[in-house]
This record gives sequence, structure tokens and C-alpha cells, in this order.
Amino acid sequence: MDKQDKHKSICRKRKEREKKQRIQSILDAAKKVFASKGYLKSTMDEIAMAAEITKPTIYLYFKSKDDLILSLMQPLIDDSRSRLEIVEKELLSGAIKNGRDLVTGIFQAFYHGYEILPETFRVVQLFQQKDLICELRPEIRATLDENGRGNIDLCRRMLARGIEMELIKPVNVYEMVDVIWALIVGVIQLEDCKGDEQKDHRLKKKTLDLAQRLIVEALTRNAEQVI
Amino acid sequence: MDKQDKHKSICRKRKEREKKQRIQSILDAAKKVFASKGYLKSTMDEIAMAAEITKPTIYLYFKSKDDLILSLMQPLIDDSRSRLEIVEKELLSGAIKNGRDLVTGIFQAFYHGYEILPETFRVVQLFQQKDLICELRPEIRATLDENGRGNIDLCRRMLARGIEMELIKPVNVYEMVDVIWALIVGVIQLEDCKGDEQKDHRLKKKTLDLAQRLIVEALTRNAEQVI
Amino acid sequence: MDKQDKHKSICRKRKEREKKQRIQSILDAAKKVFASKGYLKSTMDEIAMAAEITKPTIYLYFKSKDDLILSLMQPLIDDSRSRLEIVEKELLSGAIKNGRDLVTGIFQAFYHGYEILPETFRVVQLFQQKDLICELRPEIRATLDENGRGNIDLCRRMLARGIEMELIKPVNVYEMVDVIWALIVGVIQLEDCKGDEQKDHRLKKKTLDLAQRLIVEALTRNAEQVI
Amino acid sequence: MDKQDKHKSICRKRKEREKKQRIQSILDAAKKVFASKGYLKSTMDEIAMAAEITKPTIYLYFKSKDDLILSLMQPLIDDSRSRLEIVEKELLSGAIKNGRDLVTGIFQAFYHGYEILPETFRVVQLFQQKDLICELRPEIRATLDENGRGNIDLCRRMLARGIEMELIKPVNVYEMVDVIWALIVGVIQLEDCKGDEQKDHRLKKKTLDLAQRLIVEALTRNAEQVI
DNA sequence: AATGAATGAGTGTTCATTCAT
DNA sequence: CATGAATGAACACTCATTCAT
Repeated sequence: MDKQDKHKSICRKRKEREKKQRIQSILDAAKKVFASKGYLKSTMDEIAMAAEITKPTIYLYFKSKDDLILSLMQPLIDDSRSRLEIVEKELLSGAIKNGRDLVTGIFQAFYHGYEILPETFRVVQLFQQKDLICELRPEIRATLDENGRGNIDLCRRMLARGIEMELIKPVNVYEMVDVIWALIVGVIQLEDCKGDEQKDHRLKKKTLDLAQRLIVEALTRNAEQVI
Repeated sequence: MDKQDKHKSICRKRKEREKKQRIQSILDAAKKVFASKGYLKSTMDEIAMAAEITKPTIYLYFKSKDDLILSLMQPLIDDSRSRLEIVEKELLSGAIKNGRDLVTGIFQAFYHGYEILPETFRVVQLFQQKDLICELRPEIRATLDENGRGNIDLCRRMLARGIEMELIKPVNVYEMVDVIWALIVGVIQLEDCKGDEQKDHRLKKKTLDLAQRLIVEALTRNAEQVI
Repeated sequence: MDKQDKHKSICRKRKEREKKQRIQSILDAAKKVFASKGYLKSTMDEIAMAAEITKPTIYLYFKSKDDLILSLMQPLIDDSRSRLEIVEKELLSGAIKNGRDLVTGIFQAFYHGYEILPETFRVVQLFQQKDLICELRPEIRATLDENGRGNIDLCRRMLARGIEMELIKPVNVYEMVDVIWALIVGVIQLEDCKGDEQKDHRLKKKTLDLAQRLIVEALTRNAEQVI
Repeated sequence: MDKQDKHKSICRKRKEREKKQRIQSILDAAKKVFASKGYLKSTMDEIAMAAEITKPTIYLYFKSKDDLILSLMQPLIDDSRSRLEIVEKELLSGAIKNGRDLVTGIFQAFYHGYEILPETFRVVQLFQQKDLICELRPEIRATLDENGRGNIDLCRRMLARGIEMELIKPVNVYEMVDVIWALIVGVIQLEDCKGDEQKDHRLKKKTLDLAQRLIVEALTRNAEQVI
């Protein structure tokens, strides 16, 4: 029976691998559809079609449409988190020596999600909006809040440390983090709805770059001058 | 017959007044509903209910759901426009003597809409989003675009003039206007969905104030130093 | 007080005259609208608009949409009736001497309604259709049936007399009247929906003429040959 | 695995059979409802009810109300077409030797649709009417026009050939086809709305027979006399 | 595991009809 | 007499979700 056990084990692994692939392909499809039509206007049928499966199959892996979008957002939040943690390490280790690098680091950590997963990022934005948030089931909303808050908190700690170290000007870190995040989301959102679909990616990037430069400028001038 | 004519005239006036009130009450109801649930999730029935009338009555005064939201947004766009025009006059007349006043003026013109009509402003934000814009009938979308674009254009002209006059640092005015608008919308959006409905208004204001100060700082430092 | 009575009487007459005019203008409007869009697709609003009055005013003179269309059909039925009666008189007085004149007379009596009131005629056709008939209130339907049946009966009597007099070939008069009426209605209906609105009136007339000639031919040949 | 494959194949066939049955049951229900209330007055809910399913289920099989009625009419148009083609073959092969057989053949080809599918035929009649035709989506209307016109054209060619061969009297074939079609539709329509639902089928048939005999008479007498 | 089939609960919009003035 | 305002009842069509197989 040893042989059979092995066989079973191999089978199980294959199954799990396939399951993960299936889940991923659904997420990819959902990402594409949500990004192009918005959460509310997207239908489960469209997502199923894009994933080249049938609708009920989605429900095998995701409890609901809400669950689907939450699952999409998690990795992006995680990506930001790990990037922020790298910046934090650099800050604590002294690798970051000026305000410009700190602010840019934070900016880029948030922004990175958009660069690598522009479609998913747009999905996250959707939840910046009251009406959509309200749509979510409370439990899902809570999970989301908790994870998102983690990033925000980390950010605040870094800015506070930056102020302590006189890398940046003293500001209210609670408000400051909000301003950075709002700026990124706002710009991407604005550029998204301006450009008729294809619009040059670089133009969006340019506006965001200006936004980043302005924030860096505003936060660091004094501090740098001190140095 | 003089008396009768008078009577008729008075009656007509009353009717007109009542009609305006009815229209306003529908707009108020729509504003409330749209603001709390978003455009797509709001139903004509809910709006009717909020206005304490029945659904078909809405259609006596507004051609469609689109028409309703357009009618809501117009006054807000108009308000920004008139405020921006005041700033422009001050700029051209020399009443504005530094970058701070110019940038603050523009900021406040955009922001004022939110201060006087916070719920409606949220409605305007909704249209910052691709999927919602696409939902509108082309004619309505065109009207909206035209009006909104007017404000943006005016803003660009002012910033360009400010740069010419060396009130603010030289930046790409196209991008700059976008950054300002994105920042305002982004912050309000973020704060809106953070606060559970009632959250203190002043906190939102504080974040926006920080945002404004940062932009002023970033745009003026050099210029002011020149002086 | 004699004077006042006179005055009153004059007033009453004017009122009645105006009332008739008003009723007629509503009927004219309804005729136009029904003819162009069909009974079901026509709205009371459109009719009111066409009559340059308001919707509730229609209800002052007509109990319902049904009543309106019935009122439209009556004069047409009456017109056919009086024309048929003329033909009958000619037949009985011996003025009609051959089958051609008899059949043509009947044909023209039915058809005359279309020539003088093409729009109203189309309205009558509408009621050739089961679904529309079913829509009518039973009372209205009864009135209609009774009046229409009168014409049909008269027709049958004439055809029977024509057969007796050997002006036309012996046929079942019940069926024959149906065939004539069906042919007229069918042709007008067909040509109506073929021509894109404006199509030359004469083309419709030509097809109807052919139909009439064929019927005359079929009913008289034998008889005439006998002569 | 041979056994399993067989099983699957059988299952698939059953499914297909059931699907066809479902589609047919919807068509049957629609036919009944349309025939009794007319296209415009019939609702998807009624059709669903008649088919003993729910409304959305209809939309699984038919894109729209238009699609439903088009699907109903197509087989009838096809039936006429194939019957007309048989007559054409007989005409060209010389199997048809006189006008009576030609005209009767054409008449019967059109009429056959009514004999086999009386309710559906009534549906086709509905489209004889301006207002209903205009209601259809352009694409559907085009399909319908094209198919219907094909039959009419074929008919014209046959009549023209009949005239050439001196089987029937020389008439304008364009008008002639219209007269035939108008007569059939007109009679069926008239008899339909006369008889309170159940009326003996044979009575309708008798009127149509008279109509057919008259047309034959009118078109052939001369020609036959020539012989 | 996967799916074909089905549906309950909405959606925006329309319209004949009524009523207070 | 005339009407401005209002509405109950529909209606075509949609969609997230479920269930039997």
C-alpha cells in the first residue's frame, strides 16, 4: 500500500496546485473586469467569461462578489506592507539619510501597487468610495480596515521617526499619511477617467511625479536647509 | 377686472414658488440618497421616498436619473467657477501679491463647493470615476465635461500667469491643476469613508488644510525667497 | 327679464358651438395620432398636445381612450352606411343595371371612408385585430359591433338582391361581404406598412383598383355573358 | 471507458432534447399569448406564466421580446417558402398546365401556414401593421423584411411566368401579389375577430375558399377561354 | 469539481387616469 | 371650464445567487 499512498499524495499535491491556479485565474479575470467597468457594473457572468469558466464555479472558491474583491485587494495591501517594511528597515538602520529618500520611499511603496498591478490598484480605489464600502458585508469590511490600517500605522511611525530625526518638517503625521494616500489615489483616479482608455501611461506617471516632488519639496526644504 | 388680474398674478407666483420648492425638495432628496449610497446603488424609488413623493412625480421634473445628477452638480460647478473668477480678477488687478494667496485662492475656490454643499460634492466626486462617467448618456456627459473643463482651464491660465509673475515656481500647469484637484477630491473621499458618517467636520478640514499648506509651501518657497 | 333670457339663450348656443368645436378638435388630434402610431402606442399626452389642450380636458369630453377611438369610428361607419343606402336606392329603383355597377358601388361605399378620411380608416382597421378588440370595454365593443353589423347586413341584402336579379353570379352573400371588406382592409393595411410614410397615395389606389376589378370580373363575367 | 463515454453521450442527448423542449414550450406559450392579446399587450410575465416558468428563464433562451416573435415567425415564413418553391418547380417543369392550378398553388402556399399554425399566423399578421413594425429593433426588422420579401419576390416571378405562358390574364404582378396576400391576411383577420374564440374553423376556411375561387375566376377566365 | 438551469428581487421608465384648484 | 400635479400599476430587462446533476 506504500505505493498507493505515494500516488495519493502526488495526486493531492496536483489537486492543490490546480486549485491554486484556478483561484488565481478567477482573481485575474475579476481584476480585469472590475478595473474596466467598476465593481457595481461588473457582473459575475462577465468575470466567469473572462476566466473561461462558468458562474457557479466562482462560487466554489469565493463566497460572493464581495469576497472576490476583498481577495483582490489583499495582495496589494501586502505588497505595500512589505515595501513599507523595507523602507522602515532602511530608516532604522540609517540607510535613509534625508527627508527626500524617506518621503519618496513611502510614496513609492504606496505607488508600487499601481505600477505592478495597475488594474488591481484601481480596484482598491473603488473602495475609497463611501457607497462602495457600505456595500460590503461588515465582516469583510472589518478585515479590510484592519489590514489597511496596519500600513497606515506603519507609515505614521516612519514619518514620526523622520520628524524626530529632523529629516522632515514637523507635521501632524495622522493627517500627513492621509494626504499622501489621498494624493496618490486622487491623481490615478483623475488620470484614469481623463484618458480615453489607452492614454499614455507616462502622462499619468508625470502627474504623479509632480505630486511626489511637491510633497518632498514641502516636507524637506526646511529640514534640508537646516542640514 | 383689475382685482381679478391681481389675484391671478398672485396665484401664478405661488404656483411657481411651489414648483421651485418641489424641484428643490427632489434635488435635496437625491443629493442625500446619492451621497449615502452612490449613484449606481441609489434607486429612483429611494429618492422618491426621501422626497416623500412617488417615483413618477420625479419624472415630471427630471427627464432621467442622469438628468437628476447633472442638475445636482451644475450649481456646484457654477459656484467654483464664480469663485475662481473672483480670484482671477484679483490676480489680474494686482490684488494678489504672492504665491500663497494665489494657490490658496484656487484651493479655496474648489474647496468651497464642499464646504457649502458637502453632500453634493460627494456626488461630483463620483464622476471622477471611469465607470460612472461611462454610464451617463453622451449628451449629459458632454455638458458636464464642458462645464468642468471650463473651470480647469481657468485655473491653468491663472497658474500660468502666477508663474509669469514669478509668484510661484515654474511647473507644468496642466499637471499642477490635476494635482490640486486630485488632492482635494482624494482627501475628501478618504476622510468621508473613514469617518462613520458623523465624524467631526473639523478633522476633515484639518487634513485638507495640511494638504493646502503643503502645496503652497512647495510652490512658493523658491519664489518667495527670490523676493 | 326677457332681454336676459335672450342673452342666456345666445350664450348657451355659443357654448354648445364651442363645445362641439372642442370635441371635434380632440377627435381630429386623436385621429392623427392614432393613425401615425397605432392605438396602443399613442398616448393621451400626445393627443392632448396635438389638440393643443391638456390631458385632463380630454377626459371632460371622453370617458377614456377607448371612448375616444370609438367616437372616431362612428362617423366613418355612418359615412359607409349613407353611401350604401344610396347604392341600395339605386339598386331598388333600377338605376343600377349591371353587376359591375353594383359591386363597384359597394366597394366604393366601403372604400370612400378611406378616400375622405384615410387616417380614420386606419383607425378602424386597428379594430380588425383581435387583440385590440379585446382591449375595449364590453359596452363599447357592443355598440361598435351593432353599428358595423348594420352596414354588413345592408350589404348582404344588396348582394342577395343582385343575385336574384342575375346581375352577379350566385355566391354565398355572407362570405362575399366578408371577402370584400377583408380585401379592402387587407390592401390598405399592407400598402400602409410598406410605404415609408410618404409613399405615393396613387400606388395604394392602384392596388385597390386591381382588387376591385378582380372582384367585379369574378362576380360578373358569367352574368354579363348571359346578357 | 467505453461505457462511460456512452453514458455521457446519452446524457448530452437528453439534455439537448430537454433544451429543445423548453425552447418549444416557451415558443408555444408566446404564440398563445401573442395570438390572444397581441404583441404590444402581451407581457413577458404572461408568457412566462403560460410556459410555467419565470421571466428570467425566457431570457436564457431568447434575447428579447422581439427575438421571441421573430423566432415564432421564421418557421412560418420558411414553410410558405418551401411550398412556393414546390409550386415553382411544378410551374417550370410543366406540371402546372393552367391558371387555376398556379393561382391555387400560390394561394395554398401562403394559406398553409395558417392551416398548420393558425395562432402563429395571427402573429405574422400583427406585423402587417405599421405601428408594430416600427416597434421592432432595426436588425430584427431587417431579417424579417428580407425573408418575407423573398417569398413575395418568388411569387411575382411565378405570376409573371404564368402570364408569359398565357395561363393567367395579364396583370401587374407587383399589385397582384399584394392583393393575394392582403386578401388572405384580411380574411383571416376578419374571421378571427368575428368568431368568439372557438368559432368553427370550417367557416373561416369557407370564406377563404370563396376568396380563392374569386381570384382564380378573375385571373383565368380569359386565358382559359383562349384555349 | 463543475455546470446548466433557474429565479427572486429589483431597475429605470411609462402612461391612463384622477383630483384639487 | 380647464389644468397642473400626482400616482398606481405595469413593463422589459438584469443579476447575484442557488441547486440538481
